[in-house]
Amino acid sequence: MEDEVDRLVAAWRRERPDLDVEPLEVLSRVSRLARHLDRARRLAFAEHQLEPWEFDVLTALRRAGTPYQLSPGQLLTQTLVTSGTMTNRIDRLAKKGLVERLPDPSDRRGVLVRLTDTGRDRADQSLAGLLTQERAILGELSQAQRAELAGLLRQLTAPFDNIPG
Amino acid sequence: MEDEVDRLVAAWRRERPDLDVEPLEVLSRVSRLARHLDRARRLAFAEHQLEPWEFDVLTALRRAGTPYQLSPGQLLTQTLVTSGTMTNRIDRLAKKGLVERLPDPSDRRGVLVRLTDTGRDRADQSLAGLLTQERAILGELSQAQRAELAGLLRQLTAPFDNIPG
DNA sequence: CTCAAGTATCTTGACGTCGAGATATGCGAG
DNA sequence: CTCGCATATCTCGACGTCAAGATACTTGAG
Repeated sequence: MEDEVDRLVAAWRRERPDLDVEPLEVLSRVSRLARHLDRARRLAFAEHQLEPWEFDVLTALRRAGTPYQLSPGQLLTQTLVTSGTMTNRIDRLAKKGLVERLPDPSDRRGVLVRLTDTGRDRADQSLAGLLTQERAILGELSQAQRAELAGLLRQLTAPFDNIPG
Repeated sequence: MEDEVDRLVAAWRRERPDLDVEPLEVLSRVSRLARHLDRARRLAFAEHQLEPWEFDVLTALRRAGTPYQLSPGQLLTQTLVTSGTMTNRIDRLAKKGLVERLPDPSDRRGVLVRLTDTGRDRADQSLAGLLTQERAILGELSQAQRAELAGLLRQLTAPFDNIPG
């Protein structure tokens, strides 16, 4: 089956036959698919009265395990947002009673963000919903294909995640 | 090499051994990679005094071929933004002299957005820059792997692009 | 012809993000 | 000890996006 990127690449080959646009076959699909996923996630989370950004923060804390707390800095690297954004997110989540801010006992510059019981429940519920939806999207692929795809993507993400880029 | 998603998945398996989180191996990588790509693109375009959103609109028009014009509606489907956003983008690009708005001769509700000569040059220059950068990112993969990856991604994007989703 | 439903675009206000700078604390060389 | 640089977080203003609704035109059934 054809997709928008096939059409996009064909158009470039017609308009700029002098250029090799093959990189777009991979990277434009990544960007467009991410955009579609954002929309789908927004719908899935709406059932749990959560925004995608709230999910990202709550689940990062949930994954940390008991006592479900991380510094704002640790949350930054996991969610790929800037520090001003994270301050804002923590403020709003705290106002909703899903997280609380505690002073870091070992560094007086620092703060720890801790999941409340309510926040933990929300994280658990919405994760289950997300997985259900993602399985539907991946239904197109066999188990072997999913593993193949994950491996190829890892080769692209690893440099970003490891080198301080 | 390990990436952030490997760590994320390992954490979920520890915290929620009851859930099958395998879908995240693919889709979390897609979302995170897209985020890294956004940042990289922003840097690449800065050399041409262009924002990523400006590139998206200008190149959609450039790909259309002579006379480089499309309706706002056609631009929506290519760029995955809402109509209010596109109106705003066209306003700003017109103010910079990169596009111009013309009445649609065949439908008085409609408008055609046309690339100016300056806009066309900018689109061509920045596309070359983008491709150079994308080739560097894809350097991790062999030609065969890139083709494999593109094919797998197409299977995921095609349903979104074809069914009116 | 007429009118209702459909379509294309624009308007508006709320919202989340970014980037640069501010503040406060930690740490190592001398 | 102390000075200067590094680090952790927060503040603030500008900006881009979204969703919902408004406006203007088109189309087809009757």
